Amino acid sequence: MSQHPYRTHTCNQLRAEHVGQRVRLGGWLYRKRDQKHQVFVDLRDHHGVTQVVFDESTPALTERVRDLRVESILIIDGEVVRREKPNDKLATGEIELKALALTVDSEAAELPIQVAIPKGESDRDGEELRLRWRFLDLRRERLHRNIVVRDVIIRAMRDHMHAEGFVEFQTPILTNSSPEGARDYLVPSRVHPGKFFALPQAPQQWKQLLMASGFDRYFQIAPCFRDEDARADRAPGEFYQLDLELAFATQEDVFGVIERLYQKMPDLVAPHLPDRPKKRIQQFPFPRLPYWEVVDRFGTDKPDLRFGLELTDVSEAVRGTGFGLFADALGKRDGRVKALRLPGLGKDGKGAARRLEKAVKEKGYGGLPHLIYTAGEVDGSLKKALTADEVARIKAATGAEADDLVVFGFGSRLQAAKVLGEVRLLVGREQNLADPTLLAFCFVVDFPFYELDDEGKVQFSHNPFSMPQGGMDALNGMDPLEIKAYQYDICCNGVELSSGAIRNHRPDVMYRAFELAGYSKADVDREFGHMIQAFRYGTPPHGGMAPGVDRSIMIFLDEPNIREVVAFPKNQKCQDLLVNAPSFVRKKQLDELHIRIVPPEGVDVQILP
RNA sequence: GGGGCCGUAGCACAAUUGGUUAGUGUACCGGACUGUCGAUCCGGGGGUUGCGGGUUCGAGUCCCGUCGGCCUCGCCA
Repeated sequence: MSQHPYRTHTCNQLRAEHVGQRVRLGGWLYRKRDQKHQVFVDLRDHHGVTQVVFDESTPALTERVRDLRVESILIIDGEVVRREKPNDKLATGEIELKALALTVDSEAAELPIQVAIPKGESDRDGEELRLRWRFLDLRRERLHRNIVVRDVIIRAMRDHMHAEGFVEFQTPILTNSSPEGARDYLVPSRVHPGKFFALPQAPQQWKQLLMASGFDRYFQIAPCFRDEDARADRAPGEFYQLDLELAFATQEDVFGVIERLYQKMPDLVAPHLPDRPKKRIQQFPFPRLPYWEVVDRFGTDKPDLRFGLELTDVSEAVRGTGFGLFADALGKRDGRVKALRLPGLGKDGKGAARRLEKAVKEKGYGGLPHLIYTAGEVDGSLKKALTADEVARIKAATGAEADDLVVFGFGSRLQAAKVLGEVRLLVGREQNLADPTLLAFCFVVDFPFYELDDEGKVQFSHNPFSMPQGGMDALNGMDPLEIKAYQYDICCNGVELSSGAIRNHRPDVMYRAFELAGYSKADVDREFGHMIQAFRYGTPPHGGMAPGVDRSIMIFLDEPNIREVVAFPKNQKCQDLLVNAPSFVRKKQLDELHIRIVPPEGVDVQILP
């Protein structure tokens, strides 16, 4: 009988139907239960676990396996036998392998972190250790499965994009500095002393050039590099986007592609997560919500739509107030006073208000004035500042009842809402208002094209290369601050998955748009000349977006940290603790690159010989 | 760069809120056990409590500094 040198089956294949067969399994020694005369071994591979029994009929093997440490690689020949007492926790639990021959292919040293998690303990050791010994961490069930589901999701993205008529591209990694806002990673050129490549922050310019090149639908699982600090949902240094761009496309065309993709995901992912309830999409098609509507209602441009607690505008209820802070706010252009009613949170006096105020102050807000409605007198920090009429009108506007806490935000339309948006999220989290099995996607549309900067000057509010709604007529005829952009986000459960835009592909409109923001034609030509140049020779209208791949996977896997869905992530300081990167380099390497190191003061820099 | 939390055995955690020889689980080493299955039972080794100062009769515990990690804000399509 010819036999594969390492295995005839995986550790998740053998069933009752194989009983009596002689097979060979290869895998890791996962767990060992030693009973002296016989030793039970759980053999694990990528696919699953099979129990192997070493008994008195093969004393030498039993002796050998007893001495092995867990995580050693074993190649075991044996006979598939039916188990008297099946183990319904294992997919292979009907059978076991009676060992007849054993090869120890790779003996494991004592482990720095354990792969088999002790009963009752978490599989999340210290991050530093997990990253240093990532290949061990990746053997553990949850992380291993996350990486597999990552593949399921990425493959679904590729399949979907091809099915929708997209062509996959690769664009340069060694490229130039492009007009996104983040810090670039620079790569020195050996051949051109003093010159540098930049790693792409996104393939933005390339995909637009491909549109100009006549390709109809572009996509790429695109690596992006930005030298910015980490967040829980943002990897430092590098991450991936599902980058896509469509020619002759409207905003709705772009939305359709993404919405149909995400619609499929819960069904694709669920079979890999049998221990959890399947995710449900709250609303399909995804709601399209104008920017100012979500800011007004939820206090953020990335709303968590899984629960209510919406904000109320009480500007009219307090107009003419003698309370200085509110009066000042209302005196400004588009100034507002907004309220958030928190049912029942006034029951225990001022405790909740103080706690919430402390939390928003930690986020850098000035404070959180509040009222507590009771059966009798109103209480709270604004009790004396507001008149009885004002208090009554606020009650009517917010629908507040006895025991309710009402907190206030004031200032510009955005400022007034933002602080309450933070409170809304805090309370939503404390009270578990969001159903964790829901996926509440939405498109946020109609972002303002311009805004006022700190000095009161008109500035682009987001991407200067998006198309203003109304085009040239709007730029020439409207108050710039009223112009909306074909600029949009997709959000889910309070996380921004992507921005996107219908691009400005018309040089005349682009010059005018920049002119309103104070840039001359010469400025534009100098900074973005090659793009404008391309657009002068016939470029179709086009637009797209670029959902974060890692973030999308987090959402479907319910992982709170991006490192749980990336095989080899960097730590918060953008170091790779497994391969020790970044690292110092040899003098010869620096010489070849014509580079000299000038260390910051007090920092010890080494140059290797 | 700012703020918060944390740092005790290979790993995960405890230690009466300043008081005896720093414990428990797991891992490791040895022993017992013929159906275990996150095995069980018995025994053993393993610690400069991140590091450096300070307060105190006495510091894992309090104070200052420093290093490291995580979270968060700034930053960031």
